[in-house]
Amino acid sequence: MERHYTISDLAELLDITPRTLRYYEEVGLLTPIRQGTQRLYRDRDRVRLQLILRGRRLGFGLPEIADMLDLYDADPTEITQLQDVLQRGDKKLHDIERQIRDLEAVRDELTELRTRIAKTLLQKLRGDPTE
Amino acid sequence: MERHYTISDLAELLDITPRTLRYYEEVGLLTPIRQGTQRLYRDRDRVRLQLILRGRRLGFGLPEIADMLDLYDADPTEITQLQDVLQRGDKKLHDIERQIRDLEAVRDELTELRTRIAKTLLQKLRGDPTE
DNA sequence: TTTTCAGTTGACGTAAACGTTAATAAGTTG
DNA sequence: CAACTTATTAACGTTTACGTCAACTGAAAA
Repeated sequence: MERHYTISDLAELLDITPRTLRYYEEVGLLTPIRQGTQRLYRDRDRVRLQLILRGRRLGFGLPEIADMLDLYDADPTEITQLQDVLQRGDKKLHDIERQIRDLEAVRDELTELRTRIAKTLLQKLRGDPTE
Repeated sequence: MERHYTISDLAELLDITPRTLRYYEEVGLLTPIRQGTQRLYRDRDRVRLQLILRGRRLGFGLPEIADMLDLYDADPTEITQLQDVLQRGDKKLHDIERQIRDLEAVRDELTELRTRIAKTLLQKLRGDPTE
């Protein structure tokens, strides 16, 4: 059975403000149904929203996030459209793989730094002669 | 021997504008030396700048990038300072590991999507009966 | 029925990260 | 030396992603 959320329900659940939800609708990222004048969010809206928020955490802009969501939504009939989605998906995939490598580099550098500092700290704590 | 760059040299080299370099100086991310009134960027400025740009590509804000660069620059004498750097570094490391996992999730989803679309495409091209 | 409460639509405000323009100075080239 | 060229500071403009506030609308509770 379908769960429904009011705007503040969903906002509270995912720790954002109602304003954010209205804005995402304004830019076409979400399309909740209306019950009279009020918005009603279904489960698929929540899932979509969670994808948006993950994208935001990763530093993507909203248009870029919209692009990626479009990749999923598109259920194209035309072969050329399929090929297009395939191409755009591959490009994004490429970007993301690069981003992962960059992040792994940062992680490794931080890890190395950590080891160095921990070593220095141990020497200090032991009362090393070189100090 | 030390390489020097004028502001437009460095901007061109890393495909940004001089304005960006002046701005990064304004917020304390870079500190080029002065030759009279003009800025001169040394190799360490370039390296630092490349770290900044990588951070930007990864979606970090400039203050956050400044924090991370501080971790490297800090060469603390006090034990408490060392412990502080260690703590902050660990926190960042944690964030980054989460970000890597998020990105890997996105990558996997895109990869799966790719396979599905490629399959559909092949069926269409073969002139599948279900169409 | 009268608050009251959550929700609605504008509309303007804001912070970050620069872009753009103006006015000026300092080398460098013909 | 005049004319460029490249640099400088200062200041205002711009976009993104909302925050904030005002005025209004239903629905529900007292």
